[in-house]
Amino acid sequence: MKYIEENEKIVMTEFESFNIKEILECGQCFRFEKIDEMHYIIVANNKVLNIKQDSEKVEFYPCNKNEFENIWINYFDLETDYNKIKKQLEDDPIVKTAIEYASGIRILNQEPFECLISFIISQNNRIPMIKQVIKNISEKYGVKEGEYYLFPTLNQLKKATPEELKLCKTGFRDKYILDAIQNIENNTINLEQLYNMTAEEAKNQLLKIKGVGTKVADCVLLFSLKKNEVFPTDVWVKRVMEHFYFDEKDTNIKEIHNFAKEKWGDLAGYAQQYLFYYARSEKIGTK
DNA sequence: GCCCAGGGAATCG
DNA sequence: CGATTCCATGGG
Repeated sequence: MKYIEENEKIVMTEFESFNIKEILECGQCFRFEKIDEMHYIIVANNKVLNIKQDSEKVEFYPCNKNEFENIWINYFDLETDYNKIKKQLEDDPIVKTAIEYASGIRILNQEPFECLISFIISQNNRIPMIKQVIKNISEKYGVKEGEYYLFPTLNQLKKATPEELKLCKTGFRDKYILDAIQNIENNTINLEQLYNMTAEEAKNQLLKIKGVGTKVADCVLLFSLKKNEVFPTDVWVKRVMEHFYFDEKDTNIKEIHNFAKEKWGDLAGYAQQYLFYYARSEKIGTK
């Protein structure tokens, strides 16, 4: 990877496995807006950032070298060797197909609190609606930054009442959000400490929250806590797994988890993202 | 009107 | 344990 700084921009001139559309639209994050083809604005890490990509470079702005190195290299997982990961996963012909379909996917390192609340909202919901609810919450409780609102901090969001949250269209999930906040506030769960735990230990912590089950916990582990061995299994992943690996017979989540762990080990999370994007884009397994 | 969505809790047996 | 039902909300 190579990049240069020029008037409030970082221009990345050498890179591999980076496609901003695929990275943002593979379902791992929700706070982005499409400005144009291969031009997006994201809100993360208390900043509003443009990412604009063409055939030879990726521009990040407004951004200086310091911010890029301290924040965005980690956020975009730019020090991970995806060519190596893909080479290992390509032994499997189905994952190989999914990788070729979207070879520029990367797993972001998001902020745990926002990620947790976002995936609580995601349950039994649709992606456009999830984005809208998170935007509503940000506008109500977060700080304005330019034309956008930052996702609220714990201290900002803990003032929320069930009635207010329902106005943000959280539906039945209002009490789940409040339970998550309470668990963090009274230090039953310390999100920062989850980094240092094994995936299993961290998962058991997250499962204490009402409204957090296997799938939501796995998403938080994979998308914000660097636990790459987990395999979040939603309806799409279940469908694609049944379609390709289980001969469409009725399976359960545990079977799929065991299968993924055995087949992909510590790279299961990456395999999951390639498969999810492929399945959802091509509507694999529906009908 | 009916069905379902990046699920999980509550309640049964 | 596993299976069923309900949960708000909105789009197809």
